[in-house]
Amino acid sequence: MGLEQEDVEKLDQIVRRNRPLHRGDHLFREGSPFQALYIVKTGSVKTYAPSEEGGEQVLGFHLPGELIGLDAIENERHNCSAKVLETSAVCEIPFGEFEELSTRIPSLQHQMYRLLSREIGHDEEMLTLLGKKNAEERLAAFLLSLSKRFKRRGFSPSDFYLSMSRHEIGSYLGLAVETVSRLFTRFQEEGLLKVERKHIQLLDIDRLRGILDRDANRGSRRQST
Amino acid sequence: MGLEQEDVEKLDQIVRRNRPLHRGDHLFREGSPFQALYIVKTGSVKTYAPSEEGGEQVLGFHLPGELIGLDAIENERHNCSAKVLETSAVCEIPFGEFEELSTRIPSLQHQMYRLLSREIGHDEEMLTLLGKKNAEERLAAFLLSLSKRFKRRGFSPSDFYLSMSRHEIGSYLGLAVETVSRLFTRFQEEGLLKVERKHIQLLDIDRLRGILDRDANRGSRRQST
DNA sequence: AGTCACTGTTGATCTGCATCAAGTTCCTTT
DNA sequence: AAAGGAACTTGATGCAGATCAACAGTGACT
Repeated sequence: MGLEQEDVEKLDQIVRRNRPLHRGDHLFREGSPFQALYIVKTGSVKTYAPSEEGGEQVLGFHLPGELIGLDAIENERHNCSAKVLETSAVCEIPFGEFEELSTRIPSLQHQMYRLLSREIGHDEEMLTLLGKKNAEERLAAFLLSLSKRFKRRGFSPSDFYLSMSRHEIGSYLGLAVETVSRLFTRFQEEGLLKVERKHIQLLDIDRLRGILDRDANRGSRRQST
Repeated sequence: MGLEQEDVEKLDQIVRRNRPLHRGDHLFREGSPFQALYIVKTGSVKTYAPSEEGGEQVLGFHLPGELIGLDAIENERHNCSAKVLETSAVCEIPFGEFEELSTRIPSLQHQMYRLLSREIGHDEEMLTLLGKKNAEERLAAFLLSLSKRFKRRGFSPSDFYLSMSRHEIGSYLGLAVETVSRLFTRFQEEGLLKVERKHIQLLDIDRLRGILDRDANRGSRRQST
């Protein structure tokens, strides 16, 4: 990421590699004190905001290479919970040590600014998704996002397993479980993908993208400046 | 914010105070190169993601003391546009200089991490708002947020002017203009507030809060783990 | 003072998705 | 292998809020 070899080593020294976590384990819970950032090495993690009696809003799904816990820096408490979706390896970066290191390595500080900024940008994209897009567009965007992220990490961008439930997808996208289920069925009927429970094969990524573009136009007759 | 006097002065030296901006002026536009962060001194600014033919998703309203442009650090381009809603004074902080300064002042770096983190936390709250709350709750949350922010800056928390249009509020909250308008009328009928065009008086803040809490429960029968 | 354009309000109607209901399949436990 | 319960699917129905339509208030520019 633009760091010198020796800097990488210093960073490497403060990273803690824990033993693997299992489905259902928590990295942290809402309200617990903030001590470290986490990086997913393998597997996947969801973050979510629990509400009083058991309800939850899923805030994100985190795949290998992605950082978790950035929203806790501000008030030194976690604002959301993080739960492991499948057997996963997760590294821990004690934030105090990291911060101290980043004062001494400007490029590390720079990367950290960028990472935080990227997270903000991503959240803003989600705001547009939830504010303006219909169900179909939301699911298409979700699948394309997964596809892109798998691809970046060297996995197949068109053939993968979902580690999250339909319910969790629905919560993330602001949709009911039933709607998600029906959309998968419909997308399959239309030849966009093949779905068998958790196993997804994207058959026509271009047409999936088309769903997004098409409706980006549709939605803009109202809501204009 | 926990900075030493001399550090404040150093920061002060790189801040640029521009002449006042007027309604409709842009601080920056989507796609333009990122050069500085902006702080609202007086007035208000909206950030929004323009879509092809004139549509837009309002991403935020920024009041005095609030920072704008954090989402542009990552790829050194702005991902959204920022437009002034009323005559406003806005300071500019050239990011290159700021970043350099923050490598030399650890507490400044710390504050910057916190600010970025706070923004992420705020966006995540908005995700929950858009994902799970109904129209009534959204508007209540919006008004309470404004109230809190005015209060913090020493303005009245219960009597203020909206610098944004109903349309912009609707876009921000993922609602149609008409819905926003009807809700204002309803809230007024219920004695929650008094509204006369842009002038708002909150008459029963506790009951407004109640709207949020009440429905936090209501919404959680579904969407449970 | 009159015209125009914009912003906001209100009423009527429509619709996408939530909700309710009833299976079916899969997975875990014993 | 049986039983119980998640997770998922599919169909029927309902409703919150979008959309359509009409109009009123406001302010800017002649």
